[in-house]
Amino acid sequence: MNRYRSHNCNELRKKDVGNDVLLSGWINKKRDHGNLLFIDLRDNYGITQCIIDKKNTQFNDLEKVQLETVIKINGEVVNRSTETINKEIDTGEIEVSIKSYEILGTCKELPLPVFSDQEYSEEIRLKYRFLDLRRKKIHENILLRSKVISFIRNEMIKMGFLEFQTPILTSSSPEGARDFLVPSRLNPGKFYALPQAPQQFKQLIMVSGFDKYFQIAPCFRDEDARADRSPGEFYQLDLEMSFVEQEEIFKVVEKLLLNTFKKFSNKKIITDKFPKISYSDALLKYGTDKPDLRNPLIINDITEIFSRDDVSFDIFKKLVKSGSKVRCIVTKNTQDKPRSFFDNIDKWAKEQGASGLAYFTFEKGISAKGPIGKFFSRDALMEIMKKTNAKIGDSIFLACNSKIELEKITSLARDKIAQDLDLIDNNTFAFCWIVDYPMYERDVISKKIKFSHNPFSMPQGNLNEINFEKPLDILAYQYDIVCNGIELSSGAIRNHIPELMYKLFSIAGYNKDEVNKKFSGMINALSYGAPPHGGIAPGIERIVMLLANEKNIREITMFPMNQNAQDLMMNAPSEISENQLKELNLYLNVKK
RNA sequence: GGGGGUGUAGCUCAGUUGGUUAGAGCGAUCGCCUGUCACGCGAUAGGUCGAGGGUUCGAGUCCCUUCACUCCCGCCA
Repeated sequence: MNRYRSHNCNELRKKDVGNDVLLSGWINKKRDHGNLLFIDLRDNYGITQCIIDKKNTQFNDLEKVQLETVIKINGEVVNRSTETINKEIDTGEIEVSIKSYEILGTCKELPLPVFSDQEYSEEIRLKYRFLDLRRKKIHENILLRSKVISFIRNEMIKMGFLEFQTPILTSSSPEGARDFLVPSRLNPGKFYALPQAPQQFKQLIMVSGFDKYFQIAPCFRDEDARADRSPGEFYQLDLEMSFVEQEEIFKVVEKLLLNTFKKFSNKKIITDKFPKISYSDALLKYGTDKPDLRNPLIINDITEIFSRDDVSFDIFKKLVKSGSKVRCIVTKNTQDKPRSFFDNIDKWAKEQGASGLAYFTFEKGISAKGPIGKFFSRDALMEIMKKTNAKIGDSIFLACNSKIELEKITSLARDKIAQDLDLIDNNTFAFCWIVDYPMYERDVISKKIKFSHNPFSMPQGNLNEINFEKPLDILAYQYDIVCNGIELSSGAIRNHIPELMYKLFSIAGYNKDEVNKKFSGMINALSYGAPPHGGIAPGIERIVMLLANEKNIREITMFPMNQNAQDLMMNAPSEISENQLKELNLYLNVKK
């Protein structure tokens, strides 16, 4: 028999009444009645109420033991009378009458209470993370994360994927995020980098003939934190497949995500087949490439209306003449909303740095009510209604600006208006694919052509017919998966043809030598018989956050760093000894 | 690198237009209480009001500087 426990703290039931048991755990809560003491004993599995009274010689000692002390209890399982049954806990029908106890681990005065629903400052939570992690909510989040990861691993194996590990110490990559660097003792002056993602390795695994790979892969990027982005490290479900087209990857990911979300959440999933939206459509209809499809509002372009003679809204007309566009959002059945509803949105838009949102409401007999209504003829209004699917009683919000500025403000306005009208169902998941990303874009500042996303992506179309003279028109087999407005991952069919890769890189301003040097491992491997292949890498934390309904990534991470990338519990990063520096051939030149 | 928010007891917070000795709940300590499950009741201890400087007869409160935490922008192929 185990020396510490015969049962865990969530195991005992009515059938155990009369038995002698051993329980070990933390003192979650004491209720001291002077001559009678209740102790809630807690472990990973649950809580069992234990009870002791004055007749027991150990009563006076146990009465004084601190919360969160780890104790072992020897006692008898006894029935609770009907009035004292606690339905909140699984063991609520019984309690353990303490015969003796023993302290296994003492506890100092607590810097933060464990038994409490209060919020605490991040600083204290992170410094005493081991205490914080005992608390119910976050303890359950971490358990959920563990279950989600093993479920995903299982599903992947069931689908015939092989799990491989790839190096943690690798080479610095020239593109993308800042690398974390590790000095090499054996190679003075040289550095390893921690992988930002196993991108090149997973492609090499395909070239090595393994066909289907996955890994719950740690990724390291030295970039600033956000609420949904840890500084430093995060995990991806990294996967790659050979001899596939985009659709087959979609199938695998849809199946995996549906199974995972159905298993771990009761929320409704809007469509089992994820809709596909082209990148350009997404920017037009939602103003962003990560639309929240729970939100029914759609953005329309009605620029043409403002070149009509029977529209006299001169501010917009003038702007349209000089190249601006007009986009709008129609809200259903809002004719009875008070003036303040519209004005608040206009005011809000101004606070966002836009020049405001013009608005009016379509009324019976086709007229427009609102400050700018008088500038539109009946015909013009009918045309707008046709273009936007608006009906009598609907309202319309309009903005006029450059394409980029319009996307920004209409995307924000879409969220804001939906919130104000309470149009978003928080009890659903809405997935979609964003497809047909452009291969290149023009850098806003330098005006140079650059890769818009992954330079290793395969361009679309017949490879002999691609017009390299018009690089901005080239689309890539590149895709994102989005859920409730959160980007879960991006992926692509990879370019496995070295000559094509040189060509694509040359458009972005890299010559052959540079490509050879920067991506030597990859480009070399692709020249020895590479299979067509592609993949994707959903973010594990993003998935768990959606399932746990948490906005902050630290709520689903065991030992996160703070915003300044410090681990307050382990004191990382820390200074190192002179000897260590010397061995690594490093000297410090820290600016104060 | 830039912008916003927060910082008062071990923890969570209140603190009025600048005005006496800075308060509450939880926790701690001590006492009372045999059916609680946020047990109850009474008492006690506990404060560099993040730090430094300034204005003022007088600063938790106003001003400046600075530090910490956090949210956002930049950044994250």
